[in-house]
Amino acid sequence: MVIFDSVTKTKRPFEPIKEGEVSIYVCGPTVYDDAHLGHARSSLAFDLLARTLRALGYKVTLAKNFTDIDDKIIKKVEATGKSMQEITAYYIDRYLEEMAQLGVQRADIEPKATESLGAIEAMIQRLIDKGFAYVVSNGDVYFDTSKDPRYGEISHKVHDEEENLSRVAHNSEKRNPKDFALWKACKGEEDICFDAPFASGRPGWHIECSAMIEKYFDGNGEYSIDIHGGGADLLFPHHENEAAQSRCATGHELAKYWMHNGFVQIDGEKMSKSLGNSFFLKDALKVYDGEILRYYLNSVHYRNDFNFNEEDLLAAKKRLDKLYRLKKRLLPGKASAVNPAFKKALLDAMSDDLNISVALSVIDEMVAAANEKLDENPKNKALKKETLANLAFIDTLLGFGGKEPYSYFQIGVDETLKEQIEALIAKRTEAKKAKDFAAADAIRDELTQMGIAIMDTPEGTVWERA
RNA sequence: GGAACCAUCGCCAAGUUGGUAAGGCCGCAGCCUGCAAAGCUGCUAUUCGCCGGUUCGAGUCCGGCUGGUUCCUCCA
Repeated sequence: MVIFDSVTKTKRPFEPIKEGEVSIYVCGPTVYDDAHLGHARSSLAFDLLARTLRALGYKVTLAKNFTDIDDKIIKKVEATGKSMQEITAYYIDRYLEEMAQLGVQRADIEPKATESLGAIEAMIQRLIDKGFAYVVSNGDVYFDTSKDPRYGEISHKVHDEEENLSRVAHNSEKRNPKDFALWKACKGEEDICFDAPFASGRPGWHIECSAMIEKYFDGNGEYSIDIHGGGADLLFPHHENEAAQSRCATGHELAKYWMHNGFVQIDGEKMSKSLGNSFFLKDALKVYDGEILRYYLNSVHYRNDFNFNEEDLLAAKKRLDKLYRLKKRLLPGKASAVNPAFKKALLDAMSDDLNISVALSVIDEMVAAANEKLDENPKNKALKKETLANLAFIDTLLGFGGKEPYSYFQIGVDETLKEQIEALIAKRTEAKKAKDFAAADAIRDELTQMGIAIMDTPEGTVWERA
């Protein structure tokens, strides 16, 4: 396995800190709103990473957190009158449900800030005790970036750019402009606060992740975890700050490898609420099947920016369709063993920093070759069984192609419509037998009008939702 | 203003030690079909934003330019 490390900006051979095991921590969502396509992409990218490492034989422990204490959540509390717990529980459920539709496997550990306050306070206290953090008059606790000589090494930001920092509003009690809050003291009566030795208040965003990583992973004395992941926008300041906190509190580095996924753009622009082009995953799922969205969103390398548009999505769907059409030709039947060369080619591609493009091309070629052989000999049982096994392997490694093909092609068609379609097809078959092609074609046109495509095969007429 | 990344066929997109351009969508021709659809076969970039340089040889390395995106502030 080779991984592109965002810190060194090179592909590095993956060597786990513990033989045969991989610890991964990915920054999850702040649960104050529905997940958008960007969350989906990040989730999908690291799902692919975990699946690939598992297929390679590693014992993977994936942690993905939920930030459930945050200013934006508090704003939502104020705006809706609901409790923080109600809001975060709702969006966590929504998130997990929508990611499940995309075929994202659940993380092994899903830490929440509210459940990690002890670890957070302990880490802040340790930073204060060691002199890396200081408390200001109102009770806020700040991390002193000037005390960490290696601050900036993760994101390669230069230290002294005072003039450029003027645009960042900052507390005048901060010793350095780049210092950031570890703990925000209570501001008023109705503020949401948690008790802590330094002041009643709540944790800053960055400390949550550092503390949760220390809580759940042992590391090896040199690093806490193998891989830390997240969106490209988290590299600075979030990950820089996390790394600094962990380094100063524990004396060792946070992660051996850092991985960052690219953005989802809509029409070439970053998706954001201010631009009015944000795209909620739940809305996309109303229109497109989760499996197709998964295939589409994963079809571009995770580090590249992803330009979401319907035309490309359609091309992705057609590609997936071909796989399922092949599957139709294989059933009913049982899978035998995966073709070794195919398996190796797929794993080799994914082992190269998750080269999904090559992996998909390997699959396309396998599909075409299988179709060709089936055209020559439709009863090639050994081939059918092996191909079925190949498809099962694709499902395990990449998370698509696992459905029953007829249900895949008939998503969204209810029973009454199904009966109607079957009846029309039966009528057309009769007309064809009677050589009444005009009538047969009329029925086919009618089906086309209904959005149904039909194909005559040696086994009879089959249909798909177009 | 500072920094980073990207620029390959109409569209999407691979291309890590420089060695002579994967795959998909679309399109065209053929096979198959009553006709279609599906499937298969063949064709479809002497060329990789532009200009220089290094080299026997560069999409791949170096320099410059242009264009696009991102980060520097909450953000996947």
